[in-house]
Amino acid sequence: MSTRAKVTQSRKSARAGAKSGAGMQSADTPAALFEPVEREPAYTRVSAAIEAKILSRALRDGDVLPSEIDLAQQFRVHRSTVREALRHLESAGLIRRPPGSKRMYVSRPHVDKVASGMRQALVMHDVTFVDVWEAMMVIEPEVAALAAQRRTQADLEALTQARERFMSCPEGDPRAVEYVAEFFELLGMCARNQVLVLAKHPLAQVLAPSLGQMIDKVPQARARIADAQRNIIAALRDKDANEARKWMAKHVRDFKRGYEVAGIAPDTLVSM
Amino acid sequence: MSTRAKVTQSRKSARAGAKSGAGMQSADTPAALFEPVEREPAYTRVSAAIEAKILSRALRDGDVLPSEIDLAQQFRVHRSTVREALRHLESAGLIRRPPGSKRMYVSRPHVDKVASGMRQALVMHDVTFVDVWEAMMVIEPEVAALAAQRRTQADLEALTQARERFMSCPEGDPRAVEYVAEFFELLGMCARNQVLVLAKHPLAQVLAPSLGQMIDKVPQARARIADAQRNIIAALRDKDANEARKWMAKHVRDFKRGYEVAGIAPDTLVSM
DNA sequence: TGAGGTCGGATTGTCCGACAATGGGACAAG
DNA sequence: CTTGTCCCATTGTCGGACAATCCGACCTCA
Repeated sequence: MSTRAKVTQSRKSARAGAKSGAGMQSADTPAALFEPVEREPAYTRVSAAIEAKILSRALRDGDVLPSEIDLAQQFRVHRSTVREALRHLESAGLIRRPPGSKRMYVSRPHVDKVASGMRQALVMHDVTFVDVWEAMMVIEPEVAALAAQRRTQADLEALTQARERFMSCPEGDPRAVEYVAEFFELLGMCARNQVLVLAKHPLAQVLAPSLGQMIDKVPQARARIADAQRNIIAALRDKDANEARKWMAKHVRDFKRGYEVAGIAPDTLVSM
Repeated sequence: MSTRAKVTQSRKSARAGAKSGAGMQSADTPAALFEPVEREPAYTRVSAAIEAKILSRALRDGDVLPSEIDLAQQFRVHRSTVREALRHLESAGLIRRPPGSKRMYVSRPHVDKVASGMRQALVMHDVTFVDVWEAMMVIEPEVAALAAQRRTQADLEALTQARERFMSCPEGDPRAVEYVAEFFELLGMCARNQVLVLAKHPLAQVLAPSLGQMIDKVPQARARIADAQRNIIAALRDKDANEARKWMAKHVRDFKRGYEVAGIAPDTLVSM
């Protein structure tokens, strides 16, 4: 009761300020004299507060979050309000619940989480195939070059296995695309740079569907991909950054060629 | 009433299946015979359903979302459940509410939204300054090269203005960093590639705070930045991609030099 | 001592119902 | 065409409730 009264009151006064401010603005200075009055809902503040504690490492990866009731009492809000805040953090990947568990744990956003956000953005921004391809042309060769310098023996083996899985894929098997993506993914790991991994992961993802079409329509595509992968692996083995860069560039360029051969317009929108 | 009974019932049966499944698994095949039973909460399904409609363009950018009550009735769930789903979509940037409006509108995720997700991820993944710098070394020169080919006259003017704002910044003014970031941002726009803009935007963001320190500690930093910007603008004016790439590479390399001179360790974690 | 069984408290997912504050439109008045 | 007024739909928040479930403690039996 007291909680409710307090909240209500504060909101009322904020609102009053907003009205007079807006009135004066339109009458006196149409440009910029007042900034819009801050009036963010409680669920936003709650999630911001928790987010701050997480990013400042007061709450660390793996810590359990207090129960919803605890949080509600601490913030003096209703449990529903806390839950809305938690949904926000959850979708940001800052908290997570291990499958079949009740408690929430603080977590570092997983690559997939970030990537899916970026993927949605790309789809919604009407990004075309060439746009993505261009970005790949920028990033992938350099990633390959870094990978050549930093790869471990285990990396080489993982790449080789991924390549073999790709090649042993029967014609028309949709998994072929996954394996191509996996190869890119592994190469990102080799580069030992989380930033680049995060940046490039969504690219392969949004390209995947149309890549599937392309592979099915262009007979020689599989052979060319396998060939490029072989050369890239060889360059990594020799720690030859230039060679790795060169072959990766060729590899990515081949994708565009494939699309042209398959008759897929370069300005095709990437879809869901 | 009927709604509640239905949900409860379905959850119960799912749970029973899970238990027997787990028992058989541990007795017969410890590896993989059953996958974990899907048991996602209603708020997840609701948000997934709406998200699908948005990404498939059944709901378009700018459309108003039905009211919470409408949605609750359509999905046959409680309004609170709908709200949790909406918080998810909101934090993904797929829906938004214009300031001082009640209705929710479908929107394309703004660059800042995606960037902040990525920024959080970088912070949580203990990314260091060199990691970010390395990524910039990969992306920025190529972006500059593309920009040189595609810039318009208006782009040149915007860049020039940004540079002037930076230079007219008095020593110790924290806005200097913003203007440097703005320059990068504008350059991204020149490249006319939304993917690259999305990928590179968070980099400048996470670098900003420490860049501020660096500029204040290294006296010649400002002059070097202004110089690089001048040369980059000149290269863009001449549509000289190679020159743009070269100067941008130098520009970014200078950042690292600045950090070294300022005595900032290259493996400093990027912070909040 | 360890593997399995039982039990109660703690917590989540979902719901119901309620109310103040506000946004947005319709409509009248100046 | 702007301003004032009225009304309704909608949102933000709340109190309270209940079933399902998790979790840990405790117990049993070899």
